[in-house]
Amino acid sequence: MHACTVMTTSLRNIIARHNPVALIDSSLCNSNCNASVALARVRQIHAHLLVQGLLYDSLLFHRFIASVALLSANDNGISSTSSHHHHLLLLLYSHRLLDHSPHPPNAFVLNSLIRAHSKVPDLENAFRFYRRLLRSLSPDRFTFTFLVSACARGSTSTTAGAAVHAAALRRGFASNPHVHSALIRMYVEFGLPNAARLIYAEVQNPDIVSRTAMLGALAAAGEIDLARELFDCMPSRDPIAWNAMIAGYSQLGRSKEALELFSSMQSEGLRVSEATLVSVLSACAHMGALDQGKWVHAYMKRNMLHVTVMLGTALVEMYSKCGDVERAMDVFWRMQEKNVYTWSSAMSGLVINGAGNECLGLFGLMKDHGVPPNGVTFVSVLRGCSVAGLVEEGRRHFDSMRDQYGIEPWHEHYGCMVDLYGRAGRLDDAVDFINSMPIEPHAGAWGALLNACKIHRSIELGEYAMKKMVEIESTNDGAYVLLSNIYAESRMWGGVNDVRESMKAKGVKKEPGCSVIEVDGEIHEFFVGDKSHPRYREIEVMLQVMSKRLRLAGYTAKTKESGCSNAAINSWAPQLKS
DNA sequence: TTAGGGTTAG
Repeated sequence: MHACTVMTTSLRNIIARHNPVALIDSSLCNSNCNASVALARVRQIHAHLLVQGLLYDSLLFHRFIASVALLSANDNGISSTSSHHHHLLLLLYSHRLLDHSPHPPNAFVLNSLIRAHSKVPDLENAFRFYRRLLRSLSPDRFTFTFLVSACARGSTSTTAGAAVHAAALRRGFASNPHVHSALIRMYVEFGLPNAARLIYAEVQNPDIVSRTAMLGALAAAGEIDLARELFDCMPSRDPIAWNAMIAGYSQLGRSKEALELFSSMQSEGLRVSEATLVSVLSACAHMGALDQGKWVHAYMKRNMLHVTVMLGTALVEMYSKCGDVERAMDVFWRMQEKNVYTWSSAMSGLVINGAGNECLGLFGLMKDHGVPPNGVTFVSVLRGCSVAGLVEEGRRHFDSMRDQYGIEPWHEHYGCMVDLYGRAGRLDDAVDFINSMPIEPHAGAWGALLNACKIHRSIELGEYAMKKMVEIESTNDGAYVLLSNIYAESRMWGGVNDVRESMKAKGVKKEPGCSVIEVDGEIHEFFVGDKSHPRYREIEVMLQVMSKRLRLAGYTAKTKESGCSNAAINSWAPQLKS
């Protein structure tokens, strides 16, 4: 090890004597090392530059500062707490270099520092360097690109972003293509897609990047059909534009169109990137398209694509949502690197497939691996306890959220606790829990109680929960259906009628249920009462056969909301083919 | 010497 170090060091010295810039580049910028190794190299190079007297060269010094700052913006393995710590140390190092620099900073250095802080994001420091720049220099197109992206990533209020936008306008940089697209992105991030539209309209002939950013804005606003028009009119489309469109469909639940677009993308022979596959897998997960999902997985293997954390997580998600929890866990265990998303997806996959104890077991392992859980993880933990009927353990986990992990429980967690008590038949505890909540109970908490009342046939409490729920969310069709079912199960037909009347009076409509399956890559949708499928007659006959077989096997249908899962329907799908 | 758009979990 020693000999090796000595050799590389002397080699570097030789290079450095001739070209110190090459040393900085090759050791820092072009290397793929983690933050802690990078920090050690920074110290080495700093010492070297100092000893050689090279820091008197202002260009070189500035380049060194910029490299150190930008090194911290590389997100190589930033997943762990310790690497995050080293990234911060790199940033601090760049601050100190600037503070002790004998040369007045130029725009390049300050821009680089703003950029580095835009990635953390650390708005306070980004603006500190911006103000420093304003003192003696003029901000340029780079400054605004970085500052806008800092605001997009790190702003909780829109004020700072709007101020930067105003400054960019005043200085004539708002129509620079880079600043322009960053501004669109920023307003989308602020939840102001209409502001993004105004900015988009201000430029005569936007380039592909601004068009793609606008595509994202329209999808964010739910205007997916307008987005499609924009997409179709684009003079050229690169893989990122395709991804934006596919992701838009996927996020809005228009999975069928997402998959259709994916196949058009393929027929145009375009390169398929990780982002595309993640969106496609997410669309498959959403609609339970196991065959398509398997095809994507096979595609990845065929093309020897590396299963990154994101792709692996998307695969786990897809398999478990399609009901194939064995394959989901197989992918999970094979993954080299797992983050909190991966663990949470696997846990939720187990719990939605009824494996509460396994979900809790995985939670234990996750903690053993030193991955800190977050709020989403705890939703699965609490649901796991609910499924497994572990009331006290659930309570302990709930309390540990705040006490051990500093996570303030969300409405969802309170809802899970009500569900936990309610399912276990402890309706009084559920009510006490709601009454002792430090935040105003949301409709979901009362909904969980209502559901528990349905399971345990508690009519009076159910009526009360319903009343509370309607007070908060008067148009929640699910609540009416649940209460109606409570009455129906107790053969209180008058109550059923009352519910129907009050739904009519309040204008509440039951959304038609929809089921989607995929056979041989073709997507079939069925709405309640919908007879438009070309093979409707055959399907109806098959359903009768299936119900008969199920009854013979001892299955009795419960109530309407306990429908067949997509996975169960998919297992019958082959019979539809013939 | 520094840039912008798409991508995961309840």
